[in-house]
Amino acid sequence: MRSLWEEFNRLGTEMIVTKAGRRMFPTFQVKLSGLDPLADYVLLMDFMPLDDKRYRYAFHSSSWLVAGRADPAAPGRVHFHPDSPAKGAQWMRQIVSFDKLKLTNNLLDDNGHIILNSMHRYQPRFHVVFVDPRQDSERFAHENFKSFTFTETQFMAVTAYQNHRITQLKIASNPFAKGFRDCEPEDWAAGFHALNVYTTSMTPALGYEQQ
Amino acid sequence: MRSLWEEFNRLGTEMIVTKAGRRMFPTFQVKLSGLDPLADYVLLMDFMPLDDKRYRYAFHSSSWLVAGRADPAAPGRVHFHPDSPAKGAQWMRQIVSFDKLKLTNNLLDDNGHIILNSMHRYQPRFHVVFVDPRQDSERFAHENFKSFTFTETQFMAVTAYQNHRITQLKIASNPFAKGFRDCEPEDWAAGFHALNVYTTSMTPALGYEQQ
DNA sequence: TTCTTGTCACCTAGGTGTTAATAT
DNA sequence: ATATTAACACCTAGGTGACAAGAA
Repeated sequence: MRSLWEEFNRLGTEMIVTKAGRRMFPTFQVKLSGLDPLADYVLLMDFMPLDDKRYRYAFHSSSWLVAGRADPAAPGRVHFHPDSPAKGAQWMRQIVSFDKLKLTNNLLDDNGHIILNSMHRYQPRFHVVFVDPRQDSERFAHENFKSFTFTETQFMAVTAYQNHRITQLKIASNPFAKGFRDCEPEDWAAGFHALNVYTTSMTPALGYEQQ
Repeated sequence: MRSLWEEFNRLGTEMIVTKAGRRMFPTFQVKLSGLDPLADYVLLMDFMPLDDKRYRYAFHSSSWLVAGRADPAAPGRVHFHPDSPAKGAQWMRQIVSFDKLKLTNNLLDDNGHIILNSMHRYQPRFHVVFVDPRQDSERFAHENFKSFTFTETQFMAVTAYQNHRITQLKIASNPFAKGFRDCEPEDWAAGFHALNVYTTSMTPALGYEQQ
């Protein structure tokens, strides 16, 4: 999924947040190696604010502008991969997909979804926690995990898509949005690659205003 | 689900087996209590032949007849509940449903489904296995599990339904078969109860010929 | 003007018995 | 005559962005 994430990131990824909770697209997924096949691990994700700002989208210039200081941060939740805990061998067997993770803007959410502020930027983080079988495992807690950040997965939380190109790329690449496609769905790989080439030449327009 | 199982059992439950694997309906589900909330348990099911016979269905008399000795038994597989292993607290939190379990008649199945012989009778069994944390846990394996058999869940494996009343009860009670219902789906509980009363008076016709 | 919410048609994904054709 | 198989229409269940209405 890396190339798709990069494709979105070049345009400025947006993720919908809803009251009921919305999945991310692309889905965050990882391939693991180097784990102890016989040891237990817990896999989880959380989301860090990328800055202390609130944004707004200027339609006339098709760009994001700073709209002030960040709103109060919601209680920082984490999402445990539902297969946790599991053996290293199990995690390494195939790609691990966080497709059950949902984003919400409902501060009172009681479905365990990740709570984010709309119009704020976030960086997903991935954590692998070794389940230490030792008696005094707490003493080693600080060395029993590893965290990973993939900058191409950062995004703007929104309640509705702002950048039209993001909407089009979601429609083109998310199977559940197939109903909104114009052209032929057949041999979509070619279309994806074409988009790739097209957008890399558009990068100058994509920076976030930093003050 | 017990009353639904009993309803089917009074008619002579049939379960479809297919090459690709078919779920059971009703689904086998249990409510657990008395587990150690902090201990790990594995939950699983297997299927015992109820006798050494092969059956055939006589449509003219609407009854099952013995058609000879049982065919060679397939390799006895087990189905681990996909949430296994998990803490007792987790298992007791809510009803445990074996809705991922599938039955197949394909002797070469490599999807991990339960392999059964069509036209043979089976008794599902449910097992709770305590995951013993002790070093020499093998020595206690014989006392670290408990098995449960619910006779109302026994059934005949079939590739197509034989008893018309079974077909009708499946259609009436399985949400996925709603497309085949004739009457009003509204307030279905009343219909279910009516069927209940109706069929209990029919029991004389339902015995399996024992030789 | 900008942002949020709820409803909707349109999808994916997969669980039903039916049916017709075939096998035994 | 009885048993099996594959294709099928019709469901459940739930993930999409569009859209209109409402809120800030």
